[in-house]
Amino acid sequence: MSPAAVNSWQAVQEEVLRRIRVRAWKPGEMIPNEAELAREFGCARATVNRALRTLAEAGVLDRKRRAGTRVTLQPISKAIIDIPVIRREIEDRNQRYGYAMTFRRIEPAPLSVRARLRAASDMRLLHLIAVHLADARPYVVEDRWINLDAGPKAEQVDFSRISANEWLLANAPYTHGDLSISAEHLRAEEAELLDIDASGAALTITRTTWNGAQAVTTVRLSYPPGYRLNTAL
Amino acid sequence: MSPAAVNSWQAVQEEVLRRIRVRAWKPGEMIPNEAELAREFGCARATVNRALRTLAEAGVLDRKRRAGTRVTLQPISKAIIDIPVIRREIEDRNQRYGYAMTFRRIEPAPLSVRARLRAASDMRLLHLIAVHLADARPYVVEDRWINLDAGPKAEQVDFSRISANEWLLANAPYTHGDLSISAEHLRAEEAELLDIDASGAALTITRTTWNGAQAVTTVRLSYPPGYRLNTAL
DNA sequence: CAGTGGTCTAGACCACGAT
DNA sequence: TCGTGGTCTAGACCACTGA
Repeated sequence: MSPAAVNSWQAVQEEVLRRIRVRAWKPGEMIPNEAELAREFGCARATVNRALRTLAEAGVLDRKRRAGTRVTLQPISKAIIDIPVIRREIEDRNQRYGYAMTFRRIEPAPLSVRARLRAASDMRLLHLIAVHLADARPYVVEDRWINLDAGPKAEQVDFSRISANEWLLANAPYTHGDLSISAEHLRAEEAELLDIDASGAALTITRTTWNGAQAVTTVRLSYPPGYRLNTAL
Repeated sequence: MSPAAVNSWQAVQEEVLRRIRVRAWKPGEMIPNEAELAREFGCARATVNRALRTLAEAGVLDRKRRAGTRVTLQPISKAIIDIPVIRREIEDRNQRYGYAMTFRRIEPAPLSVRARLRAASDMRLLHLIAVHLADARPYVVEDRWINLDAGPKAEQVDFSRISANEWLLANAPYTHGDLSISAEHLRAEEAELLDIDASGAALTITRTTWNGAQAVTTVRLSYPPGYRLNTAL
C-alpha cells in the first residue's frame, strides 16, 4: 500500500506539491502532521520538516505550532528579483562595461532625499550623478547621495574612476536597507544622459541602506524604456 | 578564549554576519569549514550548516563542495517581492475591494501575446479586461488571456462576478511560470479605465503560467503612476 | 494543558569537484 | 583522490498556542 520510501527532502516536497496540485489536499485544508508523514514516507521527521518548512517559506503552506500545517488559501507568489552590481549585470550580458560620472558636489539634499535618509538638515551629503554604459551605450542613470558622516573616506574617493556602486559595496558595510520599484517619467536631464526622447517611461529602483541607525546611502537608478526585471515563479 | 556557546543557528548566523561586517572575513576570502566552526561555537555541525546554508541562499556566502565557503565578492541582493492576490493586496490596505469586467471575448491573440504563451495560432483564447477598485477608485487594470484548451471550464465562468485572478488561483493549478516587471507608457484605453491622464508612466507586471508544457494564462497588470513595489533588504 | 512545529545533537554516509 | 559541504537518521527537548 505505502509507496516506496521517499527519503530525500526534495522528493517529499515534490510529493506534497503533487498532492496539492491534484487537490488531494485542498487550499485551506489541514495536512497530516510531520510525524505521520514521516511514517508514511518512511523517512525521518527532520526530512519532512525540511520539505514543509521550505514550502512554507515559498508561501505554499501555512504552518503554526499546535495548529498544524494547512495549504495556503491565497498563495502569495514571491518574486525573487536579483539585483546585481551594475558592472556585473552588464558583463553577464556579454557587453563591455563603461562608466562616466557627470556630477559631483557636496550639497544640501532636497526634502525628498532627506526623507528617504531620515536625515536632519545638517547632515553632510555627497551628491553624485553617473551613467553606466553597456558597449558604450547608456544603460542606466545613477543618482546617489552618500552620507559623509557615516563614512568620511568617501569624500576623498575619485568617483570618476570607480563607480560609487562598487566602491560602497567594498567599503561601506550595511546592516539593512529597503528597496522600491516604480515607473517614473524620465526627467529631462536623465533622458539626455540616456540619450533618448524625454517622453519615455523609466523603470526606477530606489534603494536606501543603513548601518545600524545611521544612513549610509540612497540611490535612484533610472532604466530606459524597454528595460525589464525578470524572474521565474 | 572561546566565547560562550553559540548554539542556535540564528546566533551562528549573526556572529558570521558580524565577522563579515567588521572585515574579519573579507570579501572573496575563505572561512573555516563547518566542522571547525562547530567546534569553535560549541554546537553541532548541522547547526552551522543551517546558518551558512541560509546565508548562501541570501547571497552572502559562496559554498562549494571540496572548495569550501567564501564570502561573496559581489553580493547579489535578492529583493523578494510579494505578489498577492489583488483583492488581498487592497484589503490589506484597509480599503474596500471592488471589481469590474469591461471586456470579454474569445478571439485570436496578437503576436505579442502568442509569443508569451508560445501559442500556435489555433489555440482558443479567452480575452478579458477588468479593473480592480480600491474604495471605488481604479487601482489596477488587468488584461488577461486564458487558454481554453487547458481548462475549458473557464468558458462557462461568469467573470463579471468573480475576477479571473481569483478564479484561476482556485481552479487552474500551474507548475511554473515567469514574471516580468517593466515601466510602460499607459495605453489610451488603460488610462481611461484608470481614470487618469494618458501621459503617465505605468508600472507593469506581466505574468505567464504553465501546467507542464501547456500554457494556462498570461496577464498584464498596469498600475497607475505613483504605485510602488517595496521590499526590505 | 497538550499537541504541533522548531530546533539541536551526534553520528553516519555520500556527491561533488579541486587538485 | 580525498576534503568539503549536503543530507539523513533517531532521539530529544522546547516554545508556542489553540482548545
